[in-house]
Parts: sequence; structure tokens; C-alpha cells
Amino acid sequence: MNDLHRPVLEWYDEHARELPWRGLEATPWSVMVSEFMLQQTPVARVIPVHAAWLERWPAPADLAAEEPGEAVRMWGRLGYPRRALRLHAAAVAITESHGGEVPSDHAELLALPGVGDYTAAAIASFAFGQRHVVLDTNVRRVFARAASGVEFPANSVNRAERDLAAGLLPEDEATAATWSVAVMELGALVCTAKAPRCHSCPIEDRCAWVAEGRPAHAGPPRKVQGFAGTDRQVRGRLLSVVREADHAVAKPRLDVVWDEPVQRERALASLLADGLLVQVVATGPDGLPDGDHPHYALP
DNA sequence: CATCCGTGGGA
DNA sequence: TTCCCAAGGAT
Repeated sequence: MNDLHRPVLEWYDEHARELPWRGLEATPWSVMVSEFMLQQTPVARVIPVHAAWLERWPAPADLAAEEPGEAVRMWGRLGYPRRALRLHAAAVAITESHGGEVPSDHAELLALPGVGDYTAAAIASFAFGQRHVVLDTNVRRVFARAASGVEFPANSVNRAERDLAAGLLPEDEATAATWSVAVMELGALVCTAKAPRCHSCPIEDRCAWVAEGRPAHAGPPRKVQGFAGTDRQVRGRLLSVVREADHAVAKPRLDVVWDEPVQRERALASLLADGLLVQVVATGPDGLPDGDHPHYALP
């Protein structure tokens, strides 16, 4: 135990949010679904969608039995819908190769579609109580401040940062798992990116950044992605039309969402390439091909 | 290693 | 209103 463990663990015991994917009733599958949804999407928006998913698909095999497009539709407006496709693909892999049970082995988790370093460590830690370095944006920010004395971590994880996190991880397996979620929670609720609540922080008196007088960020500028006018925006509009439709959508209904034709066609092509949309042969009431326009649907 | 991939809420 | 940013992954 170093001198950070006890205050952070005690703070977590008192202040942790009760979330659907925490607690004794949560299954590994529930944890896994939450981790996919929480990749770049805030907790408040995930909660209702996560509940709907778990009700409809209580186990990986239930999702695997559906068409991938159903996952995309149920994903709603969480953003980055390729995650829905990957989660469906992961459910298929679990059903076919892991007996329908979310694997507990870190390497097996990492091999699943959509599971990277963070998500593999998170599932192994939070669903199975294992000891892993869990480095998400919250943890990185807490360690940058408390241990390194800077406001924000580097743009990408480096060796020194991973070594630092490994060195801070409690030896005991169960304690390490709780530590990981506790540091994340501290970053989410207290050690926030903007306006951190240092006076509510259990390690304020041990924080290197506070000791330095909370110096402003001095490293290379942190990149913030634009959105307006990007292909991402166009893709979002196109997919939204199909997602909300009951039947295949004819091309003219997609053309109206974006004026610039070159970018619009590029975005549509990329959605098809990603497998988020498929072109279908639409049929009218007579069973014959319907009109001259191509039609699009979820896969 | 940099870039791309959605969406919405808060300051 | 604009800007920031939110439990990342794949290429």
C-alpha cells in the first residue's frame, strides 16, 4: 500500500455512483456492453441504451442471433456506430468460440473486435476482479496531476506512463480491481478536465500538481476534433435517416441531407465500406423492383 | 504516431 | 454562440 491507496479507496467507498453495470447483479456481459458504449460517450447518455440492450439481449448469444443492423438501430444516437457493429461481432465470436461466455482471460478479450488495451483491462478488472493496468482518460489525468505534477497527460500513452500506473497498482488482486475503478471515478467526479474540485479530493495534500500551484498545461497543444462540415457529420445524417426508417430508403431521401454531392457520395461510400449500410433491391407491392433509385438499409 | 470515426450537454 | 470534452479502437 502506498500513501495514495487508502484515501482513494475510502473516497470511492463513500462516493461511488451506483451504476447499472456495477454491483453484484451485473454480469460480465453487462460490463462488456457498458464498456463498449462508454468509449467516448458520457455515462448519462449510456444508461438508458444499456438498459434497453440488456433487456433485449441478456446474453451474448441473444445478440449474436440477430442481424448486425439491429445492433446499429438499438445503438441509437450514442455516436460512433461502428462500435455497435464491433460489439455484435464480438458477441458472435463469444458465441462461436467461447461457449457463449464472456472470456475472463485478458488476451482472449483483447482478441475480440472492438476491444483494445483499455477495454480488455477494464472487463478483466471490473467483471472478473483481476489485476490489470487500466489506463483511460480519467486515470491518465489523475496520475498526470497527482504523480507527475502536470495538468494533462501526453497526447498518447507512453512507456513511462504505463510504468507509473503499474507501479501504483496495489499488489492484491481484488484491491487492484477496486483501485482501478476508484481512480477512474475520482477522475470523472473530482479530478475533472475543467474546473477540478481539488478541495473535495482525498489526495489533495499529496497531489504534485496542487503542490506546484496547479500550473497551466505547458506541453504540446491538445488536439480537439472539429465536427461541423466533416465527413463524420455527413455520415451521421445519412445513417440517421436509415436507422429511423422502417424500410429500405431510396437514394433521394439521402441526397437531401447534405448539399455538397462529392462529400455526400464519399460519406455514403464509406458507410457501405464500413458495413454500416448495405444497398438492397427494393421491391414494390407487386414484388417487382421499385423504381430507378438504389435503396439502402441496415445490414 | 496521427487521423478518422458521432453526438450532445455544459460553461 | 462557440468551444470543450466524454470509461477508445483501428488503421
